[in-house]
Amino acid sequence: MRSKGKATKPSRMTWSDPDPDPELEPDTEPGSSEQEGSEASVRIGSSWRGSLRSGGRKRQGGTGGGGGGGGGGGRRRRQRSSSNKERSVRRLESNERERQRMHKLNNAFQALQEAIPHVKTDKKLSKIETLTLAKNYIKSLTGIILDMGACLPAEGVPSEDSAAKLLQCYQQHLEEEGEADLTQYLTHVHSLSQRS
DNA sequence: TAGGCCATCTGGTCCT
DNA sequence: AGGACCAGATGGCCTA
Repeated sequence: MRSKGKATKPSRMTWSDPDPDPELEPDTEPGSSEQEGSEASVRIGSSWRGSLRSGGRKRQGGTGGGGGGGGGGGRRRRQRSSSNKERSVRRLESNERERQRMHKLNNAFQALQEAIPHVKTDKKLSKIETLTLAKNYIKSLTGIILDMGACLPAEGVPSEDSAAKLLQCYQQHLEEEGEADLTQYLTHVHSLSQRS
């Protein structure tokens, strides 16, 4: 069980709340406490974090599991030729880029959530819920498309004519099958709304 | 208060 | 070489 430390960092931003001040805690100096070849011990907020080595990366030439903690043994640090100040500046720039990257990722999650029916309005979905819901929605739509396979144009670029035919097919599908294909998806949506 | 979720920092690795 | 990507760590907020 990890501890839930005290409040030291500024209150966090949300997706829609663009970072007003990228300044970081002035006395943190990322990397400045790190001696060449020594164990890293950096200060984050008010707490000290010893030995970042163990937590490091796992991917070693491929996706998934791979190395695990094993790689930590003889891992070499990248040669550092720049000064502490230069490293600190690069770290801050890197942090900013990472923040922007995560904001873009969050925007994509937001867009995905808005693309899924029935979840726009009330409650904000968590990321895992968004992904799961999207998966189920895609599956249900796939089911519908497969059922309508006979109606789909065999080949070629879809024309206005084929689009109209597709719509007609879909309406016919709804008449015959109802929304059975969406049942699983809707059930999932319902269960989520029940929880909140 | 525990637990879930999130934002952010960080350093290693991959890619261009 | 530098940026992108990734995952671990940590702390804050919120809710049951």
